Amino acid sequence: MNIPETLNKSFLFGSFSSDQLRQLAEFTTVKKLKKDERLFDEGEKASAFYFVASGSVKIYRISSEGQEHTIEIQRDGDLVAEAAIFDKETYPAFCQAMDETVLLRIPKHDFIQMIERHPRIAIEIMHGYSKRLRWFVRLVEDLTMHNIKSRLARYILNNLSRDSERHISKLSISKKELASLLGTIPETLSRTLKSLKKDGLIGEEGDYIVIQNLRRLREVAE
Amino acid sequence: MNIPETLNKSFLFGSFSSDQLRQLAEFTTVKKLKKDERLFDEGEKASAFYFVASGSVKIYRISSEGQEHTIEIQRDGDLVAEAAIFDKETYPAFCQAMDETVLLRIPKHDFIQMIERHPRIAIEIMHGYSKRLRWFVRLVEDLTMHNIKSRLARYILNNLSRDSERHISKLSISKKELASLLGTIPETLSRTLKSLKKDGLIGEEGDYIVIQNLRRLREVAE
DNA sequence: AAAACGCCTTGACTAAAGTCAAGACGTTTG
DNA sequence: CAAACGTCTTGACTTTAGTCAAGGCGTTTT
Repeated sequence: MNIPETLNKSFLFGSFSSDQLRQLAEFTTVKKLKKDERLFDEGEKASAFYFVASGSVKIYRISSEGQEHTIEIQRDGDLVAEAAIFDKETYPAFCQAMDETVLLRIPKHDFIQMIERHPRIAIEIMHGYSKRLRWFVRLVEDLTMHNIKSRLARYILNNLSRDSERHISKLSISKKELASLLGTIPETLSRTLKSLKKDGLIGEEGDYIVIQNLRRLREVAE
Repeated sequence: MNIPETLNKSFLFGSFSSDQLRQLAEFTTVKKLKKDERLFDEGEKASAFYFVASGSVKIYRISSEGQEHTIEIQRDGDLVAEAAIFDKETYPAFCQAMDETVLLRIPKHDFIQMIERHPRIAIEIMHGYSKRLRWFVRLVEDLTMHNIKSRLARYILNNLSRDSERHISKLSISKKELASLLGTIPETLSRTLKSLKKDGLIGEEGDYIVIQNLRRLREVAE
């Protein structure tokens, strides 16, 4: 793998000069994970953050009853644990590969030194942080203000792509995972999907959700 | 008000030299709000962020049914909308004073220029962002993994202070606000408090929650 | 002081989501 | 290939939280 070139694909390093990329690549290492292998555990000392080059990882916590709750899923092009860079503390959640996944590991110490030399980088990072914070504000709103049907509708709408003449939404994760991501359980998700199908808003074709009534689906999503 | 001195009290500018503070103060202005006056609206162009010098503000959104949902409450020493600094976008929520409130307004454009000259500031800010992100991760966990009794117990425990020999928790906000902050409604909060009192975990004395059984309260909080 | 108001509480009821149990279906494993 | 397993679905039931309505109480307004 060409590390500078791969790094260049992230929003964070997209504007870097080739010189800066070379600098960055000097302390960046490649980390490969098999499916279900863990990248880090909650409570572990955070010494680095990661860039997902290929594959996907899930960030999750475990409740006192032992139940796993997915907080987010990061795919290729995303950063993982960049919030941990500037804290002396520990990772706040678990991170596990969902497929064969390749990551670039960027040690936080080296990265901080680099920022001090190149302040512009900091602005980019903070831009990324802002976006992430906004996303969380939306998520909290979603969890407190909307029911599961509406959350599911939003999820589908956010995943929308076009297939010839139809709007479709690929379920790239298992329904069990999706349930956890929506803050519910598989049974409830199953019933909610059924209800949307019954009302003619969507259809299911294998791994795809086919939108049958976009306007009404948008109404449900609010 | 002495602007440099006030700014110096924030975690963000606490480590600034008097020269840096003077620079910062040059483009910082004072903004006073009466109770219930709004600082900014959702969707408004974000041109500045704020430091709460005294008083408190709430950050909230409004659902499609017109219901207000508090996301967080910021008090003196806290920053408001610092996530909006690095986005070209707009404020993601409403902000309204809960008391007579004095804020320092820091225009984002000037501030970004300052960062470019003093990269160390950026590290401090990112540290603040990390903390905020962590807080959101906790919040999302709270909303998806715990019921209201447990959320309330956590809130009380996070607010704990000592009064001679007793653990107490001051309710510095109205119960209506607290309900919104916990993601519920006043009726449910009222019943949940009643249930904790009935079980002998807490007592209420005016504006204070008196902890009567800390161990069991911690169990409820999980 | 009476009326109006907002906040909080309570009760009866409803709606939403979770639990438990069972079974269908497809994939992996011995 | 059959057993074992995991995922998904469905049904019956329970729990949790929200809705609606009413009333208490203290504060502000007239």
